[in-house]
Amino acid sequence: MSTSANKFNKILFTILKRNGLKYTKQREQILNTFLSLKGHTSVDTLYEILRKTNPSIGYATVHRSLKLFNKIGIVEMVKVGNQKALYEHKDKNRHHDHLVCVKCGNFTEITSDELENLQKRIASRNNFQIIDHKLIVYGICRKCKNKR
Amino acid sequence: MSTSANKFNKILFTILKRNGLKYTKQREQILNTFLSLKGHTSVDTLYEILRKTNPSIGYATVHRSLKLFNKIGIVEMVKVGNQKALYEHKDKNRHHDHLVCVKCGNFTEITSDELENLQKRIASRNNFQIIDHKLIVYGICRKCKNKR
DNA sequence: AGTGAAATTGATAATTATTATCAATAATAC
DNA sequence: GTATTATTGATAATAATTATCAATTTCACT
Ligand SMILES: [Mn+2]
Ligand SMILES: [Mn+2]
Ligand SMILES: [Zn+2]
Ligand SMILES: [Zn+2]
Repeated sequence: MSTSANKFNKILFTILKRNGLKYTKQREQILNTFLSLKGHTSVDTLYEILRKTNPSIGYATVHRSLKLFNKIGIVEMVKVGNQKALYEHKDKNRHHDHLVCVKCGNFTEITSDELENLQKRIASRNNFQIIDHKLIVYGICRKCKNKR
Repeated sequence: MSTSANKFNKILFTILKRNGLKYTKQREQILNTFLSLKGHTSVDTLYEILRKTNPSIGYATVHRSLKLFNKIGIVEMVKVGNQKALYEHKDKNRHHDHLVCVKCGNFTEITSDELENLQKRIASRNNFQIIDHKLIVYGICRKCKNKR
C-alpha cells in the first residue's frame, strides 16, 4: 500500500470517527479506488472497477459510501438534471464549477475567486449563511462549436 | 377570459406554431393556470389545481406540457438534487438564481448583473457558447438562522 | 484477547420521478 | 370536409436512488 493511500486512510479514519462512524475495509477500498481515478465518476463505474479486486462488494455499499463521503465533506458530487450523480475529488481550498456542453456532455471546470466573492456578497446581503453552491453553465463547448 | 390571458394565448399559439406544434385546449389551460400561480410549482400541484376545472386532464399531459414549455423557452425549471422539478414564470429579460435553505427548503431569489457578466467572461475565456445557467447556493436562511 | 452493543454490509425490494407506449381523439393544412 | 399528423390520457416501463433486514463486522470496554 502506497504512502499516500496510508495518508488518506488516516484522514478517513479520523473523519469517520469524528462523525461516530466505523472504519471498514469497504470504505477504505471505495475511497482509495475512487481517489485513484480522476474526473467525474459514477457509482456504476466505480462499482465495476471495485469488483475486479473485490468481487463480493455490494453495489449499495458503493452507492452509500460515495453519498456518505460527500456528506462528510471528503468528496464532491455533481448532478446534471436527472442524470445519475457523478462524484469527483474535492480540491482542497479551491471550489470549482462546471461548464456543461449540451451537445457532447463534456465538462469544463472553472474556478473563479470573483465568483466566490460575489456569492458571499449576495448571500450576506440576504442574511443567508452559505454552506455550499453549485453553478452549472449549459452551452456548447469549443469542440462542438467547431464541428459545423 | 381575461385580456391578459388572451395575450398569453396568442403568444403561446405563435410559439407553438413556430415549433411545428399544435395549439390545444389542454396546453392553453395548463399555461394559463400555471401563470395564474406564483412561486415554484410542481407538476403535482398544478395537476391537482387543473383537475378542479377539468377533471379529465391527464397527469402525463401536465408533465409533458410543462417540460415542453420549458424547452421552448416560456417557463423556467429549477431542480434541487433529486427532488421533483419545480416550474416558475420566466421573468422577461432578467434571469434569477436561488438561495436554497437546507433547513426549511425555502427559496430566495437573487438577480445579479455582476454574476451574469462574470459568467459571460468565464465562458468566452473558455470558448464556450452559453445557452443557460443555473446557480444554486445552499445554506441557512435568515429565518432559520434566528431560530436558535 | 474476549464480549456485547451498535453500525455496516450485501442482496434485493421498494420508492420516486420521469419517460415511453399506444389506441383514441383532436388540430391543422389543404 | 378530409387527410395527415400531433396530442391526449391511461397506464406501463424505466432509471436512479433509497429502504429493508438478516448476517457480519467494528470497536469500546473489560
Ligand atoms: Mn469537476
Ligand atoms: Mn425562482
Ligand atoms: Zn461539446
Ligand atoms: Zn430556512
